[in-house]
Amino acid sequence: MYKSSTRSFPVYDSLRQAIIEQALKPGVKLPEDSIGETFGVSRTTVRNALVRLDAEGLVDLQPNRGASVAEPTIEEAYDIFEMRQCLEREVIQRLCKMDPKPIIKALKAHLKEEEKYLGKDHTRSIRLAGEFHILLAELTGSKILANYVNEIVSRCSLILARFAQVHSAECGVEEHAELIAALAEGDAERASACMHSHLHGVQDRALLNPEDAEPDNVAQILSRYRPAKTKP
Amino acid sequence: MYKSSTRSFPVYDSLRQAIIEQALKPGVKLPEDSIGETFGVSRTTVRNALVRLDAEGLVDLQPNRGASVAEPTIEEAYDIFEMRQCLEREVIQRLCKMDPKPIIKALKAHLKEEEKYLGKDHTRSIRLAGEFHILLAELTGSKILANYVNEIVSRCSLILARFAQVHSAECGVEEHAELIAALAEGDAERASACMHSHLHGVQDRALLNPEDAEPDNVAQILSRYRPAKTKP
DNA sequence: TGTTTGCAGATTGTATTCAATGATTGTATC
DNA sequence: GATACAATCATTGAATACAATCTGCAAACA
Repeated sequence: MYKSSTRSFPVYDSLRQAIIEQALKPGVKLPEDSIGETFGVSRTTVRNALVRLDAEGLVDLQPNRGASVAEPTIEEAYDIFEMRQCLEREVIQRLCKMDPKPIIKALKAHLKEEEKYLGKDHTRSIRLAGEFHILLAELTGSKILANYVNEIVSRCSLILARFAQVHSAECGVEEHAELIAALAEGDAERASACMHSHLHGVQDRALLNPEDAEPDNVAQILSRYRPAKTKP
Repeated sequence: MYKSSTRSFPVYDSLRQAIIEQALKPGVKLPEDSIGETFGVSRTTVRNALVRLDAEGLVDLQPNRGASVAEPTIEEAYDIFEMRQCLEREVIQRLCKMDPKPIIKALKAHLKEEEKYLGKDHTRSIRLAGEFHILLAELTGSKILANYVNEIVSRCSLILARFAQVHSAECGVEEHAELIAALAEGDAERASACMHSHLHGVQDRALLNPEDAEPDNVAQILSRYRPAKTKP
C-alpha cells in the first residue's frame, strides 16, 4: 500500500520502528523540524510520514499542535486487545483449514530465529516475537488480514510501552512453540485455545495494574501525595 | 483519528463520499492540480487527503504516477468480503451479549430512514444501507471495530462499483429488518446466520460474473467493437 | 497574591517554486 | 508499414517561503 521509493518512506519506517521498539515512548513530541534535520529532508516529507502514522494509530496528529507518539488510554488498550483476539482467532481458524506442511516449516524457521536471540539481543527478541504473529497472518494468504494484524500488533507494542512495567512482558517463546505443535497436529480446538491464552497472558502482563492507568495525569498522581485539607 | 479542522479534511471527505457513491469509478485518475482547483486549495493540501485515502485502500497512490481510484482485483474482492464476514460476525456476537433495548431502538430508527428513501433517492439509499452496518459496529462501543467496519464497508462499495452490473446489488432493507428481529429476541444463532447470509447475498450479487473482471481495459472493450479483419 | 493580558519565540498550516520523472507524440530508419 | 529513438508536455516529488496559530513568560491589574 505504501511504496518505498519515496523519500518519506524511510522516515515513516524509522519512526515506526522506533515507536514499536519503545525507543520513542508514548507522549513524546515529534516536531517536524528536528525530524527533518535528522533525516536530511524537508518538513513536507516528514509530514507525509506523520500523516500515515496517524492513520495507523501510532501517532497522534493534533491540528496546530503537531505530532506526538500516541498515548492509548486503558480503555483503548482493552479495546485493541479484544480486537486482536478476534483477528488472531480468525488467523488460526483459517490456518487450520490449510495444508499444514509449508505453514509449519515457515513457523519453525521463525521460531529458530526467536530462540537464537533469546536472552541475548532483547530488542531483536521483542521484534521477532511480534513478527511471529505477523507471519502467522501472512501465511493465511489474506493481504487484508495480514495488514490488520500487522497494525494491531504495532499498537499492542505501544500499549506495552505505556502500561507494562516489566519490560519483558512480551510473548513467551515456549508459547509460540506450543501453538506450532497444535497446528502441526491439525488440532484446531487446541490451537485456538493456545492462541487465546497466549494473548490473554500478554494482555495480563501488560494491563495488570489499572491504578497506574494514567501515569501522565499529573494532578491524579500528585493527589496521592497531597496533605489532608486544612479546611473542609 | 482525523481532525476535521484542517483544510484537507473537506477534500478527503468529498473524495471519499464520491468514491463510495460510485460517482468516481475505479481507475479514474485523480490529478492533484485539478482537484486543488475544484476545492480552491493547493496541491499540498490535496496530497494530504490522497495519502489518507491511500492508507484506507480507496485510492491507489503510485510514485511519480499520481493517484487514481483503487481498482480491487477479483482476488482482493474475495479477500475483503471474507474479512468483512469476520468483522461483522464479531459485531453480532458482541451485540448479543449486551442490553438489547438501546440497540434495537437505534437500529429501528435507522431502518425507518432507510425505508423512507427506498425507491426514491437511490444514492441516499445506498449510503444508508452502508451506514446501517457502521451503526451496528458503533453500537458495540468498540472504536477500533467500528473503524475497521467503516473502512471495509467503503471498500465493498468500491468492489460493487467495479464488478456489480446491476446497480441495485446493494443491501436489502428487509434483510436488515430480519436481523433486527433476531437481535431483539436475543437469538445469537439466528442473528449470526442472518448476517452471514445477508453478506453472502451482497457478495454474490457483486461478484456473480467473473468474466467481466477487467472492465477498464480499453483494448479489451474495443476488441468487441472491432470490425472483422479485412485480411486474415 | 492570584489572575489576566499582551508580547516574543517556536511550531505548524498552506501556498508557491523548482527539479525530476513518466507519458505521449513525432520523426527517422530499417 | 513497423519499430526505435528523441523531444515535448504534463504531472508529481520535494524544498522553500510566508501566514496563522499556539505556548510560555512577564508585566499590569484587580
